[in-house]
Amino acid sequence: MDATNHRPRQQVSCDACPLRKRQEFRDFSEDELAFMRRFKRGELTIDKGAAILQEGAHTPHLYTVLSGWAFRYKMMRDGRRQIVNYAMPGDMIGLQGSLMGEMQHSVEALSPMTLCVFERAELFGLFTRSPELAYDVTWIASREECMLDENLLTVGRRTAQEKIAYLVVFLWSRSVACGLTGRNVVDITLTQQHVADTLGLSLVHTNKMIRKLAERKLLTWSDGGCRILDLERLRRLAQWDDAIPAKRPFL
Amino acid sequence: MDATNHRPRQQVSCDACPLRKRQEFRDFSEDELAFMRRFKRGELTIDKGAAILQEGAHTPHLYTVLSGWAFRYKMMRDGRRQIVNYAMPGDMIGLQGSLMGEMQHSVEALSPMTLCVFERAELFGLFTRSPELAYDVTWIASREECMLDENLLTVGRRTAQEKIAYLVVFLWSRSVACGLTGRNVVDITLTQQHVADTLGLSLVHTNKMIRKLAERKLLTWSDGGCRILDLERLRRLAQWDDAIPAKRPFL
DNA sequence: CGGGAAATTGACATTAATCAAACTTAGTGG
DNA sequence: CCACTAAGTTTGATTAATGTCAATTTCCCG
Repeated sequence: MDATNHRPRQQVSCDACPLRKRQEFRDFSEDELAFMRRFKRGELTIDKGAAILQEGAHTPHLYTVLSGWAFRYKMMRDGRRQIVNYAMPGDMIGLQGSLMGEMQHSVEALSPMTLCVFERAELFGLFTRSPELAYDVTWIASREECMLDENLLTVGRRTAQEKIAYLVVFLWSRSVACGLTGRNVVDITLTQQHVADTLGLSLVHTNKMIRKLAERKLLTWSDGGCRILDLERLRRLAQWDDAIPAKRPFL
Repeated sequence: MDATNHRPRQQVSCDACPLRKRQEFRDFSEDELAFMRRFKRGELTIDKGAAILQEGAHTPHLYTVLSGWAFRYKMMRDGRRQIVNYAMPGDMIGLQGSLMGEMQHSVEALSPMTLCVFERAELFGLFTRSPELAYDVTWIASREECMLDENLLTVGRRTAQEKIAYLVVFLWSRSVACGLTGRNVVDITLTQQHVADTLGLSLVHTNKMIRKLAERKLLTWSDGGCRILDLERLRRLAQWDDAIPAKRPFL
């Protein structure tokens, strides 16, 4: 698709970054672009279901999602799993590990993905050479924190049905925020087990509550995913407060 | 206590910062110290129970806790409350608001506090002038994220008794990590309502489970706070995985 | 000593978890 | 094209965990 053919697995240059084009993301100055070109180590293609990072590991890398979806989770020794958040285009993966040493959570792909790869060791260099980009990294970390706060409110205080409503609106809203179509469809292939593990519910109960929301004509579950029937009522049910900024930085 | 007497409410200079002396926190270079002296706007004294920040507000300030404790929480319209984390000496308050514009959570003091005050508008200046300090800010944000992940696991997947055990060990561990005595005492005056709102439990059930842990001789609840009787068993019950770094940056 | 906040308790209601099974779907190999 | 399988979904029955309600008690604090 690009001009340069003969190289195997040719990666997109930062100049042609598919994310930058999207109106949801901010533009880069020429300097920033130049820096990113050097900072970028390569691209990684991941299969659906593959493990991207493992709790306890020390990776030398740091990623930004170029396409696809993943989920971030923690496990207890006896197998209980808690999904803490999802990663979508424009999100960073592994920042925590870069800063704190060891990964405290695992990440797994929910779809085929392509990631932009950076060198963890060079992160400090980014702070040295581009305060703007450093500020963006912090902004991104701060946004993550914001989402986690809300997830915590959901898991701790919403009822099962509200939880599901919240999650659906959350995922839809985020997919819109990174420029994906999402006209009332949450195009993520999610298992009800994923929903359960995100919301702190059992699989069976999750299924029953999804069924109830379907009866109420708020959504449909089909093809291993969720279709929104009545966004407005879902929002109200979840007491959704929109708080998503317009233009956002990335990487 | 300081040499300079006649000024009302004389604040401590960064050179004599009470946190810096503690071995738990990292040292500053002379440059960093110089920068902080200029960055610091003043000190704020807060009463127990006072609101430090309100959800939805736009404050021009950013804080670091010098002494005392606070909790960070979100509320739903119908009054349900979720405490998402606690702030202790060395923690920043309001970073999220600084980066994202509007506060997405509120903060309330659990004890008398003194805060170090910075100008939100100058945060970017910090990134420009000191990459090291900027990196520290990001590190701190990242650590917060790490705690939130674990809290999410707790609220979502631990049972009521495990939750309480977790919270007690968590608070104790954090109080140790910022250099407070905490020899088996969690010196935070917490209400059982706070515990309930942190863990996503009802007040009544929280009380009953605390009682049960007391019967099992794991802890005592007295004087509006918690005393640890058997740290090791609490850890095991909570499946606590220690993951707290030794030397940490602040502010 | 009085009053209010916090803690505690018992009875009861409800939500959600667990267990066990059946069903559906998509993919696979014959 | 048809078993056959595996993963995911759905259901009903039952149990366990947690929430709600309504007092009551304890403990501070002025």
